[in-house]
Amino acid sequence: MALEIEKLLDETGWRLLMELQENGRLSYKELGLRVGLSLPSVAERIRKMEEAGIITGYHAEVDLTKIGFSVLSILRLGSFAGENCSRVADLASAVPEVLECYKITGNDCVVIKVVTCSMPHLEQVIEQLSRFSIVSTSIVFSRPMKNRIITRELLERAQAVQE
Amino acid sequence: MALEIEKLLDETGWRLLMELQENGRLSYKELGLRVGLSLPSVAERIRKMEEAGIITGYHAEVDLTKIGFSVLSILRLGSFAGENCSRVADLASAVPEVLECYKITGNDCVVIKVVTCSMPHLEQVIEQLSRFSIVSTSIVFSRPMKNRIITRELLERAQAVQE
DNA sequence: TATGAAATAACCCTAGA
DNA sequence: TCTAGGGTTATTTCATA
Repeated sequence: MALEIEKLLDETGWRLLMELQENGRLSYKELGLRVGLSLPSVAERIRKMEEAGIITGYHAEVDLTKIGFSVLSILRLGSFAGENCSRVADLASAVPEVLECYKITGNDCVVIKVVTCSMPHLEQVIEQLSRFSIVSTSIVFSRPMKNRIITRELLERAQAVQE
Repeated sequence: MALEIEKLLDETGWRLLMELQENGRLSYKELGLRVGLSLPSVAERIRKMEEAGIITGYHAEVDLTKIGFSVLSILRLGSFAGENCSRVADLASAVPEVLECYKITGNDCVVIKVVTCSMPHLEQVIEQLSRFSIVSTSIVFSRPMKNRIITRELLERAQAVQE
C-alpha cells in the first residue's frame, strides 16, 4: 500500500471511510460529530481520499425486486474450444441485463450477474449468451450477505497472515 | 410492480434514480437542474422513493486494490452429503473476508465473493471454509463490468418479453 | 418564499521536521 | 523557519416548511 494512502487511513480516516460505506449521503457536519473533527477538516480528508482513489464514487442502492426485477441469477460462461475468454466477457458485458462481469481463472472463464423480471426473460437472455459461450445458470434464492463494508480490522487481520 | 412504485417511476423519477445510482452525493439542487425540477420537488420525490423502498441506501465505493486487498476471488461452496445449504451460507457469511454471499440453485448451493490481500491469505480463508463445505475457487483477473446502473430502458425491454 | 442549516473559502494556530 | 493538519469565522449555497 502506498505511503500516501497509509497516511490517509489512520484511525479517523478509517472511521470516515466506514461511515461513508454505510451511508454515503451523510453530511460533513454529521461525519464530523461522529469522528470528532470540524466540518472543514472532514471535507478536506474526504477530498483527499477521493483524490487518492480510495473512494471511487457514491451510489444509490436500488431494490431490484421492488421495481420488477424479481429474478436474480449468477451465470458461468465457458468459451467454445479455442475461443477467446476476453471476447466472451466483452460480448456478455454488452448484454443490458448483465449487471456485473468477472473474468476468472478456471474452465468457466467468466462469471456474470444477471437481472431479469421473469423466467421467460431469463430464458431469452440465456439464449442470447449461448450464441457465443457455454452457459451454466444458477438462480439466486437469497443473499445472506450483501456488500459487507471494508473495515480496518479486516485489513489488519489480512496483514497478520503475511508472516 | 406496485401501483405506488409505478407512479414514482415516471420519466423524471427514472432520471433521478439513474443520476443517484451514478453519483449518490449529488445535491438536490444539482439534481433539479439535471431533471428540470425545483429543489423542493426533487427532495420530495427522493424522500418518497426512499420511503417506498426503491432506494435502500447510499454507499461509498472503495477501491479494494488501492487499500491493499489485491486478490479478489469468487468461490462456489457445496455442502457435504445430507448437510444443510443454509448452514453453509450462514457459516460462510460469518467469515470477515466474505463480502457477498448468494444462496443459489444447483449442486454448489452457495456463491461468495472474497477479498484477500495475498495468496497465503486466500489460502487461509479457503482452509477455513473447507471445514464445512466443498470449495471451488476462482480468482478474478478483471471486471469488465462492475455494477451497471438500472435504467428504464432495461425494465421496458424486460417487460416486452412478457408476451 | 423565508428561515435555518450546511458547505466553502480565507485565515489563523499549533506541532513537528 | 517551513509545512501539514486542524480549527475558526464569514459568506455563500442548499434544504426544509
